[in-house]
Amino acid sequence: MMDMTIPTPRNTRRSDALSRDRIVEAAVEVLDATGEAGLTVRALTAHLSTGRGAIYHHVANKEGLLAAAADDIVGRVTAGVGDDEDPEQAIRALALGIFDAIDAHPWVGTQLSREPWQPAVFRIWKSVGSQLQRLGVPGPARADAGSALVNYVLGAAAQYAAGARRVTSDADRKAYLETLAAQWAQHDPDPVVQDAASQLHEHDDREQFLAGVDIFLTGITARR
Amino acid sequence: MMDMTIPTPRNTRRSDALSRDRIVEAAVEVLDATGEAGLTVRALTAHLSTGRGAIYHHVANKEGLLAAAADDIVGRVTAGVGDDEDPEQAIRALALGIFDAIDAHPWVGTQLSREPWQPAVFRIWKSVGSQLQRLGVPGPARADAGSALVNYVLGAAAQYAAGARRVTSDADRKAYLETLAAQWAQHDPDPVVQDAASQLHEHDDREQFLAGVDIFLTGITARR
DNA sequence: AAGAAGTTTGGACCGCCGGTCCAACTCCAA
DNA sequence: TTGGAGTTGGACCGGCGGTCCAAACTTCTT
Repeated sequence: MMDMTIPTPRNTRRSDALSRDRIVEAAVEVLDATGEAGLTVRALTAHLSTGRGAIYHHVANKEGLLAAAADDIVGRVTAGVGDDEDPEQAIRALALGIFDAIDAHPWVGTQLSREPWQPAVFRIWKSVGSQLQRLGVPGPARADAGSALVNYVLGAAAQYAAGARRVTSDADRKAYLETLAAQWAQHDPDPVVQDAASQLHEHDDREQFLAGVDIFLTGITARR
Repeated sequence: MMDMTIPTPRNTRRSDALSRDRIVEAAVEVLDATGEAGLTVRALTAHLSTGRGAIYHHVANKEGLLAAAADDIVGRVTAGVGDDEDPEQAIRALALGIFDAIDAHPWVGTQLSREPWQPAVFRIWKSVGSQLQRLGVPGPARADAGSALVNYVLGAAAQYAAGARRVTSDADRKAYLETLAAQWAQHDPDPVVQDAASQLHEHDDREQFLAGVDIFLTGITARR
């Protein structure tokens, strides 16, 4: 059968040239505004007032776009961690930087745990590795220590990101934690659960995250 | 407009009754055979020789199905961890059990880091919490220690699962690690990266995972 | 100056997805 | 025997990621 469709005529050329960087920038905007599920290639074309072919001309696929967007955010964090302070403090600063970045952009947390060898994760590995070296952890042990720390940070990132996605405001958060505690307490009479439920309301994600980093640092220095 | 479609007549009643359990079981089979992307409601209907309505009659949605499937696998692991041994050993056994389960079912690793308060993750929290209690970690510190350990395990789980998804055989794995090391070494002259690349070929995921667990255990007991 | 060669753009199109809906069917109690 | 309650299959819907191609624009050649 013949193709009877008549393409609509083109208007004028767009004044602002499209580029990979501009597309990634727009993707970050869409992700921040509408969340991970909100980033569709269609939404992106609308945001950039263009067509789908134009985007796929600059970008391989959506996966690459997400990786580039996450790398953009993480790159800003790792760039801010210098070598001018105590390496233990530098590791705390790096971890907190990632935590805060994920608090501001929850989709990054999900993305980081999706693919181990994407550029953003590589950045984190590298930054952790060099701080551990400065800390004096020798070669073979450094791989184990780095893997432990990176995996902890990525795991916490994903969990907190999922939480942040679910609850927006602080008031919502408090109510949500209470509902959760009540559910646990009712569902399971085990004293460990009862105890955890009763402590849930005075729980601070950021503090707990940092406590985890300190446990790790204690473990590293104790074994050195 | 009127509906002109003529439904095909029904045959006989299915001999094996459908139930939520049977559907979850089938979902695990499909996931193991074709991976996470392979689990579509359509594939499931084919595997069960039924229609889509029948499935949605027993299951709320695909998310619930994945959570139930993961809970099925994790439940078998946590059930195998008793209280009859040294609590430190019990924690190592639990962590290794999860590692091996994810090695056998990579989709579980991805699923666990998707949603913090799904039943499977709750099981892990509970199991870790009770072992920490036996270890003598007091209440408030227990929350921090448990969170550190659980987040580490989940983070590592997601990362290793992504790796296991990409590479099937051991030979593939070796070749893949070499390619990766070469890419790193070429891409980044930083000595930390060069060093890591040169060590990559003699790297064992399972050993490294266990080393991480030990770092956290050292940190926890040192602070007690 | 003009046209050829190459690049960027927009949108129609494809196959597939998760989820809804409802008529047909089975089963069981009255 | 019959009629309601519970179950089943598949048509249908809107939306997704990705491909493809001709029109429009830019750059280079002569």
